[in-house]
Amino acid sequence: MQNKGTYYLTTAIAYTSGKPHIGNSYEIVMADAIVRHKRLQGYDCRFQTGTDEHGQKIEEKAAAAGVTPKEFVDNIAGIIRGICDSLNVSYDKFIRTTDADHEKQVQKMFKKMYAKGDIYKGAYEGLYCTPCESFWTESQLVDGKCPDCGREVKPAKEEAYFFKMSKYADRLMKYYDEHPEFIQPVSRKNEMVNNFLKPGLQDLCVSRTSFKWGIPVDFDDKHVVYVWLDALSNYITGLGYDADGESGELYKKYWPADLHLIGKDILRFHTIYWPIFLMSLGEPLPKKIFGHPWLLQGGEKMSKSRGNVIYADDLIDLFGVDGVRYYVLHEMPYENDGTITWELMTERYNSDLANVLGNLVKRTISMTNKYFDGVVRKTGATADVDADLKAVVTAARDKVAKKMDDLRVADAIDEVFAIFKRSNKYIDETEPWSLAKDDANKDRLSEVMYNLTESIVIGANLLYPYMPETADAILAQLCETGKRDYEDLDKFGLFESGKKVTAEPEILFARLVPEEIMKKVEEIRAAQKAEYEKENGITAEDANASEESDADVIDIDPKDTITYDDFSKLQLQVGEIVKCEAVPKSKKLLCSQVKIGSKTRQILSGIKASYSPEEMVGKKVMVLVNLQPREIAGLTSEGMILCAEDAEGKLAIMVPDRPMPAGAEIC
RNA sequence: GGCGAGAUAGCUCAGUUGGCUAGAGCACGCGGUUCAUACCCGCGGUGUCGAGGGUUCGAAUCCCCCUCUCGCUACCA
Repeated sequence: MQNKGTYYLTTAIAYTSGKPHIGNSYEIVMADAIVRHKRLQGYDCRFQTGTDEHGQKIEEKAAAAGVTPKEFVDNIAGIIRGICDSLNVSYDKFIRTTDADHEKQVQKMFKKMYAKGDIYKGAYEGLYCTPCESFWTESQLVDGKCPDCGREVKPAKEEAYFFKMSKYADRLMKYYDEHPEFIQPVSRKNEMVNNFLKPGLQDLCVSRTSFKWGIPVDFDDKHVVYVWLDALSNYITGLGYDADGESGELYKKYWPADLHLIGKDILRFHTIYWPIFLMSLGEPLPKKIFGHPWLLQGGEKMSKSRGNVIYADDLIDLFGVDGVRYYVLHEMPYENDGTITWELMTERYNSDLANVLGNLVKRTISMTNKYFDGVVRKTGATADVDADLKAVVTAARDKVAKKMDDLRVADAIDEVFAIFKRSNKYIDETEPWSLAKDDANKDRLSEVMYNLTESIVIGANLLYPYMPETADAILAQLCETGKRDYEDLDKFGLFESGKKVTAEPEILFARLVPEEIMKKVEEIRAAQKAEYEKENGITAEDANASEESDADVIDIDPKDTITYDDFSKLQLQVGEIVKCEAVPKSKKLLCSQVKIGSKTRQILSGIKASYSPEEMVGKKVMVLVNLQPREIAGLTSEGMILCAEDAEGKLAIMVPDRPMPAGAEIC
């Protein structure tokens, strides 16, 4: 097989803040299917995945768990790598951002960008708006004043490094125009252009001093490198890139990447910041970035405390590696989000894998054994019906390739299954059991069995990128040694005549009884819940109580302790909403007139999604009165109406438990 | 608010440059078959193609307007 060139594919690196669920693991399976397909086609492939291990969140989680950040990420990175392995993912390199060579290169890259003048120290130009508690750069100011509130700004107290994004905006725009394939799906390109490039790129803060768990800026070690600059660099550091021009062979061979496969939520970082960082380094840009949709759990909100998070390892226990691979690849459309539930998974498994594929292989081998003692022989006794079967089978390879080139993995797998579906139909058309009744039909019967066997062999070869173990298992049962050359997969009739298939075919996918699966799912849920409760020190009693009140817990990051004096600075009072209307220009804002004591003041709140103006009127609410007034959407807001927020962003206004007059102090 | 996408069978979606009785898969119902994992094959939908208007011999497909959903983004004191 000829070498068609190189192909470098990466996934996003997984953030090591916790064990990923199947929705996070989906991407790696898709990447694996793509790269295995490319390898079949004869490309010299490099496939990299890994873990993103720095940042404040991890520092905090480690502290909460009472371990060092390194101990924490070592554990999670091991779990993530284990998931990749158990999903049979054929990565060539598993990079960790805590790898010494990665860290060293990121430091060198930062220094190089700094030396070039693309990164500058913000403290010197940096300006701080005290009321807004916001840090601005000169370029962000409006008429030399805070762009938020229009007040004077003072020289910054905290220094930080900034990257001059705007310097490269035109070049990036040009790259988009010259490479229409760069961002996939294309609808995402418009979002990037309209929301970021056209309004003008803001300088990006690329260092932090508020936490320590990161790569230090080596010439100013109060700072750590911004996690995205750190994380994105993995795509080149993993190939042995060197900022001083001493890059290794792998880098020369494989960069630029052919495809960065990532989730749609992080497209901004990959299509704007990453290309600009590369331009700054003087390196070529990746060829294509695909922001895939998400695989979501249908129905209720996912939460470990409810025990309903679906993890790859649990799925594998019930459905096998290839069952899981098949499902996630097949149920994920190109542009819209897909769904996974235990019920849907079971349904797909039964109808596609057990019925269509598994049963086809079994019945074919059984008949071969029954009628010919396992020997598959081509006799040349063809009939008209054979033509269509052969046409479908030989056309499949290129149809699959076309879909894969467009990254339509779900459609590609369907094209493979078209072979198996057509084969089942062929059995019905030819009725081997009828042919077997008369010895005169022996040659014809043999030819039919040969055609079926050959069809399955080709199908199994094409199935390989998606379900490698199954492909091997099918070929082993048909005693086809080794995989067929990809170049020959559009040719019918290469199965060696006279070979013998296995005498005892195994069931590839046993049909599952939904009730039994759901029983096991209950056990998984119970175990997950128990683990959650153990981890969080919750007793069974607490858990029951919380279940009865149907209350999920929410943990938020702890803030610093304040004194009573701090608290008493807050003026909190009961306010009565006397009038409320939606702010026409805004999607989220309501403008309320709130009576507090004898005075009425205007307060804007971002609660439109949870409350209508009508239902607000008459409510007694909790108001933070002595908050600095602020202009929002052209209106002045004098205070804040206090709300509670749940994990889904739903708001609940805080109201007094019994009647209280407007103006009553809250203390 | 800005920009963009979409609204087609119970569910998930196809419908290319406007053209014959609007399709596929799943689910459901009926029939056939028995090699096989109660499997496979065949048959079955009168769907206001979101509402209204327009262009045309003819529109799910083009234009206008309306309603709703979704994505990104801004705002959310």
